[in-house]
Amino acid sequence: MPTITLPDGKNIRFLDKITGLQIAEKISNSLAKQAIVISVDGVLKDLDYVIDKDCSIKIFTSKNEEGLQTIRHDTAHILAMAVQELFPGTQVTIGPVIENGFYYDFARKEPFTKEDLIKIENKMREIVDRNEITKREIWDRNKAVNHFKKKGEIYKAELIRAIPEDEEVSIYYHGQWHDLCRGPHLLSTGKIGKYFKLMKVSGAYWRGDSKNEMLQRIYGTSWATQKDLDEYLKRIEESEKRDHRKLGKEMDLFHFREESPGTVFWHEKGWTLFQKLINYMRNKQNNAGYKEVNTPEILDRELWEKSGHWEKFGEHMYTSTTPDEKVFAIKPMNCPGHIQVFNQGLKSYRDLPLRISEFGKVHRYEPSGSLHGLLRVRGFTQDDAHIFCTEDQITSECLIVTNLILDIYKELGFENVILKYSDRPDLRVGSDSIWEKAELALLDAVKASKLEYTVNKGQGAFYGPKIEFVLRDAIGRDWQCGTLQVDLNLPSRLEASYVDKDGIKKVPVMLHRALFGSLERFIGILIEHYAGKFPFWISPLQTVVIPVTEDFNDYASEVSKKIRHVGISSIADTKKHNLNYKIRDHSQAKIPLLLICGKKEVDSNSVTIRRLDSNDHQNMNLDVFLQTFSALNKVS
RNA sequence: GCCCUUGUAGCUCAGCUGGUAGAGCAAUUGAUUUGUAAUCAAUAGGUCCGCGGUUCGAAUCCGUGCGGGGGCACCA
Repeated sequence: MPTITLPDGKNIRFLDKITGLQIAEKISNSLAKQAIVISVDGVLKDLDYVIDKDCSIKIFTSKNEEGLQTIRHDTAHILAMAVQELFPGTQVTIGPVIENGFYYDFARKEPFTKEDLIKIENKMREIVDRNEITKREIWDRNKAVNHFKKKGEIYKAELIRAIPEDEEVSIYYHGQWHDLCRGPHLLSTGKIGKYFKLMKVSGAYWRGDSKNEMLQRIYGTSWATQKDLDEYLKRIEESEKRDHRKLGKEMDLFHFREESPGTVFWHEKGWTLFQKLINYMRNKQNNAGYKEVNTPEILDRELWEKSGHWEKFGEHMYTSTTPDEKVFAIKPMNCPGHIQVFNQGLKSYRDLPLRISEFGKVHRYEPSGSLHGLLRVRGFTQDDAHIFCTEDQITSECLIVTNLILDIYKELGFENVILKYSDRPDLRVGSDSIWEKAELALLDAVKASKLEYTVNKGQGAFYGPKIEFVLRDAIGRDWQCGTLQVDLNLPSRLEASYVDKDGIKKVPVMLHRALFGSLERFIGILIEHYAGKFPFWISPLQTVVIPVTEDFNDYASEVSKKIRHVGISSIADTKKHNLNYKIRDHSQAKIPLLLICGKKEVDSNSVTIRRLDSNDHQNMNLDVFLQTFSALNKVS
């Protein structure tokens, strides 16, 4: 006689054992129809799970995250079922739910083609129509292993063997087809609806290990309604439109070429953007007490051996052998160079904290498959700085850095920032006691920032723990940009020291920090965030002056020149095209302001402003225009 | 690096089962002089990614290298 507690606190007493579905039926018909899965004392169960003792329950529908995830999980099963019906001999492995959908990994010699995906999707709809009944059974572990082995399902057998001894081995049936699975599942295949779509096939290593064989992964998406599915597909389309590689080409910002994969050829407009960001940052950093320096791009191998990079990072480093057989490395980081700057002259505790910054171009040999437009390159410019300080200054310096980062992100249009804190990795230099100290000081700063943060165990740099700054863009995607790392190892390896109050030489703590991280990458993110429509002050070409007819070419050129003189970029478009053509042309080039000049403007010494994506025309006296807009120009 | 996929004019793309290439836009020239998202016409433009093979004949088929794309792994 179980007493069931509902989410609202009400108790219902049943005379006999009962299932989730029966409870839903008792509550309302519509709930029974919509019910997908039930939690019993916080554990998700199938709707036909038999409840025979007191407990509290909650019934989920597709409107809940739990319900939607169950739908996706079921869709993954139906995918596996469809694949095995169409392609006998294909082995199934795992098929989890992921953000917006699911995937399933298969072992099969022949690759799945695009046409196969269509066939599979049709088969899946057929299986939904067949409405196969779901059944759950608990099997003996050895029986299960042998069963799947006999069927030729080597991977499944291995998965079962890996299940901890104290856990049950549950098998789910959908009709005749069955699979090892923790569940829960919907009561039949008809319940998932048909709001799914197979998205793509790709390779994926068995158990995520690159030493293992590669399986074929089919990605899919699955939703509660057709509307949700359509909206999701629309969202993907929208983000493709923002792709910085596409916009970079269209807007003539940069290009890549075969001779040097993973490095950027910046065009005039892209480079203007680049320089604007550097100037903006330089100004901010000067105000925050940084000293900008510049250090060599190529340094003797010995230095990198001493710093530990050669051993820990060597496979990602470019090297160069000179005619006299000396080996130099092209810097993958700026830190050793900055320590050498610090090492010039005797430093006192009074010099600390010493903040050395550099817009340093570094090269890292990234795996070919990881390259991705501006977002992952082999040659890039860091807005790098190293702060030499005492242990007592760590937390306060970290806070200054955090505030600087947040200020800059905000001005560039990113309001949402979270922190990721990472502690010691397996592969590292330095003693445990030193790590202990560094981790605690950095964590203090994280907590003091009052920002939301996550902890990533074992993800720190080889020389110290770190914080990463993650910002959220206009369409909700997260990007890791800034980083702040405590380093208690490198300074001593490269013999940095300062004279303390007591006259004794001590090793300073070094903080590594980058705000954008990589300028290249940050520009990629900016392009996607703004969909190429940059705010006026960042835009690489801010104004185009358009004469209504050729008669006004001279006036347009003159206006354009005056605009350039107040530090706003401008060209006059005196080409032989009509007004409409030019407006369309420059609107597509995403120029923030178009200035139209005709008889009216000449007579009144004015311009008519047309803003991007707006049909409003605003006439303004030229001098007023120059004054108003140069004031908006934070950097030129 | 691994799996799949892809590479044709400056750009976007067409070119079926092998018979040495085509469109739109851009460019150039000419006409048009236009008030807020494409005026009209003519002209020019190609090592069909590189190398090798099959074939009488390869943009097309096969092999290989390089690059791009989607993932996986990597991201100190």
